[in-house]
Amino acid sequence: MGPVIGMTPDKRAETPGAEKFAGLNQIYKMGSLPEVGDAARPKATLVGTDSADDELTNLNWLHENSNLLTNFRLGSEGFPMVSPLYDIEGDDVPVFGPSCYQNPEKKSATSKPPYSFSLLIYMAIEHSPNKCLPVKEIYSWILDRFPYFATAPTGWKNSVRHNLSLNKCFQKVERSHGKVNGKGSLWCVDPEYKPNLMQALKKQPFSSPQSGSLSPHYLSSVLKQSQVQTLKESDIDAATAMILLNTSIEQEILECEKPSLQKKRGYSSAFSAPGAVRLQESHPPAASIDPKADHNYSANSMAAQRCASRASVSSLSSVDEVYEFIPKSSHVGSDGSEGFHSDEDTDAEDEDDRLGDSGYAPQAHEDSAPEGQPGKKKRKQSCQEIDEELKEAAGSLLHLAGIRTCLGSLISTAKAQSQKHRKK
DNA sequence: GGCAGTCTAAACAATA
DNA sequence: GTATTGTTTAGACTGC
Repeated sequence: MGPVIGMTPDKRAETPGAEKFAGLNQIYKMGSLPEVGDAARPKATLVGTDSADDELTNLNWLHENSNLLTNFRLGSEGFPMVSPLYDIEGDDVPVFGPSCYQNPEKKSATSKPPYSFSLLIYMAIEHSPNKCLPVKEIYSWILDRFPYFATAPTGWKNSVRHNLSLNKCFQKVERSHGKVNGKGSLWCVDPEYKPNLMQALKKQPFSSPQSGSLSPHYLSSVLKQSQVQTLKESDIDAATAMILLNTSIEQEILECEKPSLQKKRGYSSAFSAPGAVRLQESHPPAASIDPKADHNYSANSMAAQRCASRASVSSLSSVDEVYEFIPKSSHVGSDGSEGFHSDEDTDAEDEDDRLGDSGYAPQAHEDSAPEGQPGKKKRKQSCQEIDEELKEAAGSLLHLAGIRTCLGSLISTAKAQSQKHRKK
């Protein structure tokens, strides 16, 4: 993903320092994503530092807290609940505690978040229980996490809608039947594009040189805490694959069949293949034919990445401990229904189990339900098998990555420290 | 300078 | 009629 920050003159006017702290503050807020009360939010000590860029890649804390994996938890919706905050310069040990989400930085109210709108939307959607949000809720989430927008011109909402419409990462799902167009649609993240979005999240605050923001975003922190901070892309993909496994295979299949999504899929035919088959495809889905014309917003390469991730993952053997990374919902319900139980949208109540727990099932899918029961069962079973296989495989991959990262981080840490000493 | 990615603004249509 | 939502287009900016 390309540059995001510092687009407009007023943005440029925002001092990097302010952005830095604002970004950190946003991380506070990001850390609250699992929607816990403020009192329950952990505190973290933050030390603003100009050399934090180096520090951000410093994994001293990693070997000092060798059991970080235990801190890598997943929220109820399967999203990691790791505190994104850590003491950048302090004792190198990630700080976990309920206070790290308090003391919000006032600067965040005036500093633009170091995230593109697509990422903001992505985060908002991902942290919703249903992995689906109406535009209004997306507004609310962004407003809640980034007070900047409370005082920003209302154009940002237009930008949000613009992103939702144009960005293929986002899929519109009708809340209920008959509402083909108009208000109240739900927006989801296309599972195919999650890796790309996550990579964008990973890259943006850290590697975006123009941003001047040193704030580690929450996913990056998650990756750090799961010992993949300094990983190469393949390692990130492994972690990504793990998180992606939260998204049910079956759900993906169902989503792939949503007629409401066909518009965008027709726009980019990358997802037209059935999910179960797609997982086994060795060649990446075709990206947008005309990337320039389709306003893909940086999603061109990720489908391939995801396929690559899954392809590599599925060729591995299983390691049990990796299950620690998988949310319990994945363990319990391998039907992958996690995240689609609506707790806020009454419309979903109308669409009960026939939706396969997926909440907002498309009409076409429902139409095929009656005679599709046996097939559905069969498909469900195969989904479960694939799901299990993927979980195991991803576990192996993460396990390997973890070992490699440990070694790598120790080396890099030693290097960093020696360089520090030299400078002194 | 071209390109890609992103943001912003505006206009318009559809819907609640 | 108004507000909201969704789509589309155009222009601008920034970094590579």
